[in-house]
Order: sequence, then structure tokens, then C-alpha cells
Amino acid sequence: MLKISELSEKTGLSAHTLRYYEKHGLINASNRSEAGYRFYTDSDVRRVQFVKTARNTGFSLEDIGQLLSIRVDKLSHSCQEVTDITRKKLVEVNAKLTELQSMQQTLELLLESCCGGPENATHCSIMEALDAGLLLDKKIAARTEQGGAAK
Amino acid sequence: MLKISELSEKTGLSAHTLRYYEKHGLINASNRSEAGYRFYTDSDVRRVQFVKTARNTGFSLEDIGQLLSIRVDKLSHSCQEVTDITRKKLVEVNAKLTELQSMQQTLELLLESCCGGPENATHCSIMEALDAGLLLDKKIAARTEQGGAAK
DNA sequence: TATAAGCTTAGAGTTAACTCTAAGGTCAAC
DNA sequence: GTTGACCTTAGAGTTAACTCTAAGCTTATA
Repeated sequence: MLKISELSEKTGLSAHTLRYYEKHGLINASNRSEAGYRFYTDSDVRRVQFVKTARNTGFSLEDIGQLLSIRVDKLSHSCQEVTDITRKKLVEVNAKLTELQSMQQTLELLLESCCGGPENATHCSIMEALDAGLLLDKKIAARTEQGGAAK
Repeated sequence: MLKISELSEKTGLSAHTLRYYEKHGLINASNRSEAGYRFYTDSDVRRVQFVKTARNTGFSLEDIGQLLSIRVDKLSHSCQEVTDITRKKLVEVNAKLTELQSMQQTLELLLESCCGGPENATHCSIMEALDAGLLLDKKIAARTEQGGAAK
């Protein structure tokens, strides 16, 4: 039986966060001392670790709530329910990835295009590009590749 | 001279958002009607478009504030200041990308490992993996590659 | 037994970037 | 001259997931 500080140490989640998860119905302390102190069983600990793992995998607390309700009654739930949740999350992650990759590419292009030196920014190509609404993709690509097959 | 609804249409930013940007010092309407209606000049429009482009590129409103203060007085600022802001943002984007790619890989692995069928979740490998703290990377990789060079 | 560390709760604060509401003034058209 | 669409402001609400605070018990240690 662990106290909250011990569980905190064991899981790397703060006591605040553990109480927050409890308030939101994700976890619980099976026992309390007479004074009201939380005491966690091994089973509680495993549940908390499940939550942490799911969290690290990108699931929202809401997703995790669903996963947990499957977890406690696996017989009443199907693999499909689990994969539905997982696939939905993957779709979200992929969407974000696409967005970030586009940003990454733009930022790299911008950095390539600018001298980055101590001269004043009058002709800074980053500023120009942002002013031009980033049609610079083409400009810079042309400048950089000097012969690429533009669309 | 555009009214706010016209600028909204032109830029795709809502009137609410435009006022929000104004409140936060990013943009301004050069003129107001007697009744207090905002009127935007071409120069105002270009500034708003700059903000929008920068926003799409991933810059925070705070970053954009800095970029804008460079933009209005390029002589007093260096290319290096611009690249510093840009590079900082790229570092952030790269960090997020790494995190998301890891999630993506995990989620894909999880989906590969589970049948996703209508059978109950008693032996669902996704649930098992989350329970096991995802040491499954190895399990699944082994199962999938059936002969890969594990570390 | 006294102090300090740790526990409890309810509830407020944080962050970023909006998004919306309320209450009221303005303007163009019929 | 009266709709109805549009504008104004100040300020509250939204979202997710914490994070922190205050006020007050409890427990372990010296």
C-alpha cells in the first residue's frame, strides 16, 4: 500500500496530477487511512501506469477514460472498440504531423534563404517572404535548385 | 478603405479575430469613421496578411509581435534577429515532430498488433501493450519482423 | 511536545488563441 | 421611419491538462 507521495515517485506523476486524475474519474485509491489519506494497492498502481502509458502514447484523458472502462470489463467490449479509439487518435496525430511537417519545411526554406548576418533587415528574404505570403516556396526552390523541375 | 467585415472576407480571419489581434497590439485600423467604425488602408491589409502568413507558418502571436516590430523599422534590425526567431520556432517544431512521430509509430504498431475484430477484448494486444507499458515495441517488432536484429 | 513534512479539500490560476455575449449605436434600403 | 445587417466595447467563456493556493488536519521525528 502506497501513499500518494510514494505513488508519485513510482510513476513520475505529481501528487497534484494523481488527485486531478482521480477527480476526473480515471484512477482511485482503493483504501483510505482513518485520517483520509489515500492508500494505493498494486492494482491501483497498475491502473495508474496504464494511464501514464496511454498518456505518453498521445491519448487524451477522455480517450483514456474509454480505454479504462474497456480494461475493467474486457468481456463486454470488443477489440474493434479498442482499435477505433486507437485509429481515431492515429488520424489526429497524422493530421498534426502533416501540419508540422509543412511548417518545418517552410521554416527551413526561410532559414536557407536568409543570410542571418548582422546587416540590417531591409532586404531580409524572410521578411520579404512573409510579406509576399510565402509564394516564396517557388522563388527559393528556384534559387536553390537552379534548374529543378517546377510544376 | 475596407470595413472590418470586408477585411475579414479578404483575409479569411473573422472580425472577432481581427479585433483580438488589435487588442494585442498586432494590427490596427489607420482610420475610423465618425461613428467609430474601423477603416483599413492597403497598408493595414498588408500587415494583416503578414500576420496571417506568419501564423500559418507556426509563429506564435508573441513571435509575430517581434517580427512586426522589425518589419516597421528594418534599418534598426538585423537579419540575425529574424533568423533567431525563425530558428527558435524551427527547434520547437522539430521537437513536436519528434514527439508526434514517436506517437505515430506506437499507434501504428498497436494497430498492427490487434485484430480489431468483434471478439471480446480479453486478449486484446493493444490493452496488453498499454498494460505492459509498451515494452511491446520489442514484442511486436519481433512478432512482425520475425528475425530482425534486435538491440 | 513541538516542529516539520506530508496529507486533505475546494477552488482558483495558467496557457494560447481565440470565440462569443450583451448592450447598444449606425447605416442602407424599402 | 423602421427593419435588419453591421458596427462598437468590455468582458466572459472555451479547451485541455494540469498546477497551485489556502486553510487546516495528521504523522513522524527529535
